[in-house]
Amino acid sequence: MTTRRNTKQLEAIRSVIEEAGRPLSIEEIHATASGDVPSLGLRTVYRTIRRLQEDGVVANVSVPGAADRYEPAHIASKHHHHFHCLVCDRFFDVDGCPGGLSTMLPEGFKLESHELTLSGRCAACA
Amino acid sequence: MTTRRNTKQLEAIRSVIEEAGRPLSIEEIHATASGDVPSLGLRTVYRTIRRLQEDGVVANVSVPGAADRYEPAHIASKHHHHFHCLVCDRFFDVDGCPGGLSTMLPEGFKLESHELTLSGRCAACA
DNA sequence: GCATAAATGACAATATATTGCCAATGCCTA
DNA sequence: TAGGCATTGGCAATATATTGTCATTTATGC
Repeated sequence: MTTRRNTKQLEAIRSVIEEAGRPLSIEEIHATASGDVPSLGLRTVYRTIRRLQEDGVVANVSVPGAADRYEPAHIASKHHHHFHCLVCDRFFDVDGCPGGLSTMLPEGFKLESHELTLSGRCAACA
Repeated sequence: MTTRRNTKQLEAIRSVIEEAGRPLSIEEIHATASGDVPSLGLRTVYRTIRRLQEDGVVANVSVPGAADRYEPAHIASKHHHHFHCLVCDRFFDVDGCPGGLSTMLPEGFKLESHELTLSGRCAACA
């Protein structure tokens, strides 16, 4: 059986995602976690993110016109949406959701999920 | 001054986008327009799409988790959203729009635009 | 502490999408 | 109709993101 070891790299990456309060890109994770572990390689970030996804700890967020972001699974499991700041290029979580979306669909279409991305300027950039 | 020539490749690509009734990927455009112009090269599709965008004839659509799609500019200028069929991987236009989105934003955030992608099964795949 | 195997990180390699290049083609004007 | 030049399309080259490899490091059970 395979054992999962608790390295400082894993912990740095996990805590960066956990404490960000917003979905992060691979590069953001790498840059931020490098503060804790300066030697951190990008290769390790990719590998660790995948493991955290497999372990159900982290979930990926697909957004339009940008690379995937990653957020804690317990955040992802609570239905929410995202805001994309066009100035600083960061993504933020947004609570709430417009309902009644299935009425927008043509006859015969079956709605399974939806993704809403708001864009503009975040508070810091406005 | 540069003159714009009216080739059968340009016309095939333009009409495919115009008549599709839904946003198409580069590959879809290439595959469909090849019906009119069998020799059509992918290189020409990329070049022609860019020209059509520069000429304001075609607009691109960014969607989450998939390559950009292209639709007629006169369609894009009418606010609408998209449906992604998870079975056949096609995108469709959807009329209507949930309003009041700015109330979802935290204090200080400025909303400029939004993009909604519904996912599920299209009528043909349901 | 020690042995062992998981994890790391540097680098090369790959995958994929898009573009540069250029000889050949063919649209358009005079 | 002929010539000029925009356009085409094949292929190489590039850009970018991600993964394979592997020697080295290091966490963990005994």
